[in-house]
Amino acid sequence: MTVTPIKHPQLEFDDVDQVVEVLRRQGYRLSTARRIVLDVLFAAEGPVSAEHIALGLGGRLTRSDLASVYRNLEWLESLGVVRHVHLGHGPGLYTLAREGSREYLVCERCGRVETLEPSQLDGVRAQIREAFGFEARFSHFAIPGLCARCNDAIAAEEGADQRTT
Amino acid sequence: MTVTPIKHPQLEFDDVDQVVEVLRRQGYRLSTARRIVLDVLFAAEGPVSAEHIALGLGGRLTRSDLASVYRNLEWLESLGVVRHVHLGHGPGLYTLAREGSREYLVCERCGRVETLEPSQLDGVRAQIREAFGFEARFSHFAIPGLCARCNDAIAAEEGADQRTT
DNA sequence: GTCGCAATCGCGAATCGTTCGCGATTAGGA
DNA sequence: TCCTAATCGCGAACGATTCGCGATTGCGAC
Repeated sequence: MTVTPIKHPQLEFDDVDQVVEVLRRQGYRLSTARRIVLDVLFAAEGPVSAEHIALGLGGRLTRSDLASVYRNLEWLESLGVVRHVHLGHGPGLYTLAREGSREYLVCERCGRVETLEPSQLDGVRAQIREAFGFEARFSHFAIPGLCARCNDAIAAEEGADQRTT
Repeated sequence: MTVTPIKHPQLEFDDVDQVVEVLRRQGYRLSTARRIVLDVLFAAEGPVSAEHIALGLGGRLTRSDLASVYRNLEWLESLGVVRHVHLGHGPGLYTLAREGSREYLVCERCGRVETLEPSQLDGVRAQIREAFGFEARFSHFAIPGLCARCNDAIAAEEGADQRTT
């Protein structure tokens, strides 16, 4: 995945078999390796890395070849079944596209990740659209920053600094 | 640079010699390799990659070793002289910190980059702060999305799609 | 000025995430 | 069951960055 996804077909599905059926109906083959990727994605609780998938969710499921996992993720993404996010440094993370275009706030200090429903940033997007004519898409890259807790912690530190300096 | 910079000392400077003097005064050595990095950064017009720096701005300046460039950038960043941004995929880009914490809107379709002055996103930050108690920092990762032009283009395409489908 | 030595360099190799090439395997229609 | 294109699985290549280490050098002390 080097190219940023701009637009994907939107699919509806609740479990692996529904996806499988949709793909079959569209004339795609379903190898065991592909099934494994789907199984893992359905079993995962949040966005997971390709390596995590290849390792079978840390050994809980069948493991498979990393290169194939990447290939299949790319393919599934082009079909609108999967999407991926970058939460910061480190590998990209993959989820089922049914999770909608969830968005993420990532604390750069403690690493905490807050998951937002698409609509929660509508106001922000609107503001950016009005100011710059730019349609922001926070679904592919997380919004980095400081969570409330870390913000307080830093403010406290700075207070301390000033008292001692 | 794997760790995200949270806070840096703020330095004031207008040219290479001022930086050099400040660093010297703080007891740091100034090797030729370091000078080169600074020279290139001052000569550059926008954020540049480490490789670009090592190549001497594409041959216009003295070239130097890539690993040393990275080391020096990291060091300069920790001193608050330099900062880096990620505009999307591809290598991180470095600028002098005097450019302030400029922020960037990057169009995922055409690649156009819009540079914003820090204050232009104050409203957006305020909105996020109020809604989630989260202090967003757009200075380290660009905001991806669609510029007005590409947005229109896509809308047009979709119109065409519907007419033909 | 020149000596000494830690700070820095510059090179190569290692790392991480991701992709490519290719011969071996396999899904699934004929 | 057979055929063939689609897919796999392995290893090697890739781009960005970092590490290790012996060779160099800035710069304060004499």
